[in-house]
Amino acid sequence: MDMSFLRPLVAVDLLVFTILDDRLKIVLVERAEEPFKGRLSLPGVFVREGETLDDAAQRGISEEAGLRGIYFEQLYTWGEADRDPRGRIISVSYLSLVNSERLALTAGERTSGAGLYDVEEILGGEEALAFDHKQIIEYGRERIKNKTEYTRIAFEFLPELFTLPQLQRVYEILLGKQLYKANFRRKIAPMIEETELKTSGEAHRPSRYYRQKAE
Amino acid sequence: MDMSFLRPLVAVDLLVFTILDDRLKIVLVERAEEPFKGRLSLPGVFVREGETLDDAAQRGISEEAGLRGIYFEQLYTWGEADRDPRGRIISVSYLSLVNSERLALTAGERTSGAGLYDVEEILGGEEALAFDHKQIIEYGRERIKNKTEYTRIAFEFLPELFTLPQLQRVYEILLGKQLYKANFRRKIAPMIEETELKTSGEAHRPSRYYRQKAE
DNA sequence: CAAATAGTGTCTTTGAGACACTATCGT
DNA sequence: ACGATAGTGTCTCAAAGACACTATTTG
Repeated sequence: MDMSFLRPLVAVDLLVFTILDDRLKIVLVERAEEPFKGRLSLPGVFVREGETLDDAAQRGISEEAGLRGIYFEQLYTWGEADRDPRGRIISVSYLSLVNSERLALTAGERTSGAGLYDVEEILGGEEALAFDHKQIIEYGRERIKNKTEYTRIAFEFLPELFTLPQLQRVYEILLGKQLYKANFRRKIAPMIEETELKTSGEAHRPSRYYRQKAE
Repeated sequence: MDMSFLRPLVAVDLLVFTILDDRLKIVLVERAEEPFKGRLSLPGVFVREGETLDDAAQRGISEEAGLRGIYFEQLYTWGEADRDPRGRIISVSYLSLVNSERLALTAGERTSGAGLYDVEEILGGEEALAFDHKQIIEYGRERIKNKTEYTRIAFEFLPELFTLPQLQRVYEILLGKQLYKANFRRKIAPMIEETELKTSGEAHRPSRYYRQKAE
């Protein structure tokens, strides 16, 4: 086969988003090696022989966050020739959304100094990220905003049982705007299912727990 | 670098859609070589050294359809291990939408027996396509339907000047359902701009030509 | 009962859907 | 005048937006 054809390494870069302290956060790692040593970057793995892209993404999420059974979807494939100084590397990015409670559980055994970073600060800030990762995060942030409007991805950020004030906060963070309580509840009513449980112990009216209803 | 990492060939597969005779069509080629010799497949090219994915897609569209300056966007990246019997090949698919008048111009100088095929027939029919290309076409068809609802991609299928009955037919084909004339016109009103031109010579009331208005 | 948050009722505005009507061409 | 397609007016109904109100807990 003609040797002028590209035979690149294929990386899977992971955008693991979560919500913590009422802010959208993303998992980033500090690069331990050149290129871009010391800079923040998306966690990623190289695709192995015999491994599908989805497999590699799954493996990456397990390695970095110690998690299984999490929402993820392919985002976009980045193939600029100069995006990695080591040579041609194609990056297939994956979007993953997790409940921060589950993520926190495994934060102790984190390998490469993975940490949660505030997405708006990263995007608005001056600090340069490794490779084209800032652009990729921007793209992922946009996708989340869009999909929040016409899918149920917001639920991925919450545990199985949640209150409506919690759910509304998630929507507000993802959409970047305030919502009216009554309108919000009308809109999500078909997606949720009441439970008998309520919060307690707080100095105000308790709120009911719900779970997601089958579509 | 560890040799267990994948170094695949990277193909760019093109979904060139157009509308002809009030039907959604796609450009397919008959494979001249094994594997899948004789079967229909998406036109595609291998990505070359020093070429970006978008470059390769652009080159593929030029080669197959002889066209420049056409709408295209990356669709999805397919990386199943067994999708190509020759070995690991990653396929980055691109969606492209063209006005059939422009496509017809270059159909004479077509190289590899490229032809237009009815999308619904291909998807509904029994005939097997090469590789996983039927699945890819299905995915592209879905994307078009979705984007028709919240973007202006429908305009890509028409020349610069068009009548509203033409535009409505395009929408109906893409969405797969009939639309009410008055409602349709209200909805697209902000996207279009009147011209002074009208159709003529037909045995009924002439219709006005419009052009797309800047967003 | 006061502070705080949860939860509901309802008026208004906007847009989608359905349908009937009028307008203008060629023959 | 008629057939054919272009184009408009308007009623209805559902959803989005805005806002005011009631409810239930702890201290």
